[in-house]
Amino acid sequence: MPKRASNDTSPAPGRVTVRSIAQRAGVSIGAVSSVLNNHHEKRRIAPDTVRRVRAAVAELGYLPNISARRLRGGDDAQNTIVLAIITSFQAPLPVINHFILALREAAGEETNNPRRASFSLVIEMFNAGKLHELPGLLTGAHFNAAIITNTTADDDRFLQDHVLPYPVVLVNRAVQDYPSVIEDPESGAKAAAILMQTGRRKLGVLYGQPLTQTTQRRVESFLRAARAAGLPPAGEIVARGLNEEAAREAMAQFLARGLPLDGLYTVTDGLALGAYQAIKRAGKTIPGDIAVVGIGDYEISPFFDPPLSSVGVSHSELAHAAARMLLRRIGQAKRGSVRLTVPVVERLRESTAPAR
Amino acid sequence: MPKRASNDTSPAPGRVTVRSIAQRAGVSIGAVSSVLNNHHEKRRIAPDTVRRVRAAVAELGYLPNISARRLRGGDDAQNTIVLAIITSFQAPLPVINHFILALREAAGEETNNPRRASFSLVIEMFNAGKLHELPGLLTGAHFNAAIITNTTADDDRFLQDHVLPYPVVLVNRAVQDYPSVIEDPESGAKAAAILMQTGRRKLGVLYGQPLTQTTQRRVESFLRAARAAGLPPAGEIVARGLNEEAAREAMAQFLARGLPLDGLYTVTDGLALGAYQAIKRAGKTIPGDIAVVGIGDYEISPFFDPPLSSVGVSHSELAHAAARMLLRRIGQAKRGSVRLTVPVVERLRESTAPAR
DNA sequence: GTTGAAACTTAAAACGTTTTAGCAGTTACC
DNA sequence: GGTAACTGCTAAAACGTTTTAAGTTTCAAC
Repeated sequence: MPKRASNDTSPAPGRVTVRSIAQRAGVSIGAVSSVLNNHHEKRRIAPDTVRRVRAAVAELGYLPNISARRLRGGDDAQNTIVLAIITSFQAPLPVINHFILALREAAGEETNNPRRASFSLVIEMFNAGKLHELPGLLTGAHFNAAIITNTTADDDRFLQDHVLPYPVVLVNRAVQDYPSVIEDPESGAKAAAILMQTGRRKLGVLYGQPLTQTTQRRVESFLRAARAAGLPPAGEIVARGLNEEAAREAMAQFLARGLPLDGLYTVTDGLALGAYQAIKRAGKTIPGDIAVVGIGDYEISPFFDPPLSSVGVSHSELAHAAARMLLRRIGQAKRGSVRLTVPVVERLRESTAPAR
Repeated sequence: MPKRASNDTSPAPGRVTVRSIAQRAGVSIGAVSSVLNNHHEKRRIAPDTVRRVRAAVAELGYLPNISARRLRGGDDAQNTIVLAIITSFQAPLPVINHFILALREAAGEETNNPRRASFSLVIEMFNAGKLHELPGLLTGAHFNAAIITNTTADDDRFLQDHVLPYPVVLVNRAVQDYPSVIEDPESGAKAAAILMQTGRRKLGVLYGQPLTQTTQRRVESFLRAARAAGLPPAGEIVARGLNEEAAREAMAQFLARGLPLDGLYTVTDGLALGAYQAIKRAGKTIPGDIAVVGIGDYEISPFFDPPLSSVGVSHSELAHAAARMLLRRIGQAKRGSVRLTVPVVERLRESTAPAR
């Protein structure tokens, strides 16, 4: 008869661990581990013991502690550095794909240092304005470095007041003392220039609520450029939301009021698409009656009808820049604020062909 | 004069740990930790010691081991269960957003059990066909549960031959003994029905290379349904890739050959968009000359010109179903194969209005 | 009845942290 | 000139695993 297990210590109040199972099955921790990892044959555990352990596992609903497993280090323990992408639930999600790919690819490039060749990538999400509630944010207990994006003004203020104990790169938000990657703030002005080059003089800008730091900059630089060129004040068309449907509605209302407009700038491509529908339904043509410029955040904008011209940074490029910046800062203590401005690129397509 | 630190054990060959720093700074591990966590004031560490430790940290390029930190358990140690989304680098990425949101939301629903109210979410990626190279896949050392998607036939074979020591849900791939969520396999047949209802009889299907298990099922059930209805054999239009541009090219060539076509089914909305452009440029109208049905995987398909009809499952619904299935299996040992078929929904819009 | 091997199981070490308790000196106080 | 408080640090425990080395029975063979 085997000796009874004796290395039981605490009463194990909370989580089910390998120790709870051992107690329940009347066996030692080591034996439990053997069974869990299917080493019981190699280790010659009696079939009946295996059965008892398996039963206990099932009854207790055991979940292994991943941190413990990784700490202990198995065959593939190397890859223990953790990168996070932190974004808000409320943000338009599509962007984060670019970050995921960008981080994976940037890490591939840095293979000169084999230690950081591989890593795990976690996605953390917070409710807009509640970044400070994110577990591990201040302690650094959850990741070694992070890209933070889609923060609100409240979140930025929080960041300003605290210093995070790991490298961080912000995207499209500038906060003092944090490195960041943002798009060229004159993006909107360049859109205005394109419209003016095609002879448009009655300009308008379409944006949705709420405005982010970035979209606001686009609007402002657009309005400023129109004013500087001596045009009549550009119209502001404000949609109730950020999606196509809201844009269509706002645009339809604007057109119904008969206000003059021959050049439209939309601060996202989605808004442009909604506007397209309203314009066509109002019996007007693009670019005949109204030229349209978007920002190029939809990859399919060349397939709009007509293909959409745009001035903006590619999400992919922004993400790659952020990823490279982050990886470069890992493990080297020289912190401090670097601000990288990604230049916009102009893609001229039919939607801004010269009027008639 | 303080006593010299003495708890140095191994020569610390590989990674830089808190011990390496302690040795370098001539101080104990505990002191290093205090400095790292900015507790040095509370713990009354001498300013000079703090400086020495900081210097060592910088010189050695220290990165804390996240697993160790989490194991040790700080203020927010609860959340230690790890969920993974596993997908291939080669797959069209946009889908995974839905999984991210779905997992977060599904976890919110299960708040009756507070233990699993929160978790960390990791994204793992593999090269198509090389799923088996993913670290931690077989050992369970990296996550407690996973959603696996975008596998190839090779990957499926690998899964078939191994049993993973944690709950898994496959998406849009059926593999024996694995729970999975797939779209209604008669999706294509329903598309054919819609086209036939509007009086179209010269059908065609547009798809790209390579075919996935899912797109292949769509094509096959479409062709089968057309045949069953006694129509002339439906045309197969094969694009060289999966994007809009490839679709446009393939469609343009097809039309140039003057083959008969009055009803088109595309196995993704992206392909439909490419086809739209080719059709219009060929001087034909939608739906006047050719009706088009997509699958509804682009959220903006109602804003195509004309708005695109579709039959398909929403990515969001698929993702939610998978997430719920996964969470339900966590911690309860009743494994085994469950196959959930998500029904398709028909969204009829202008692109399938009756011919003239 | 010893003796060995075989069968089964356990104790202990290790992974890298953080925190708690506490040990020596030094200084201040009466 | 003894005690109390302060200063500056260290040792050790704990988190949950897996694995290694080392037991202790049992069982067959002599």
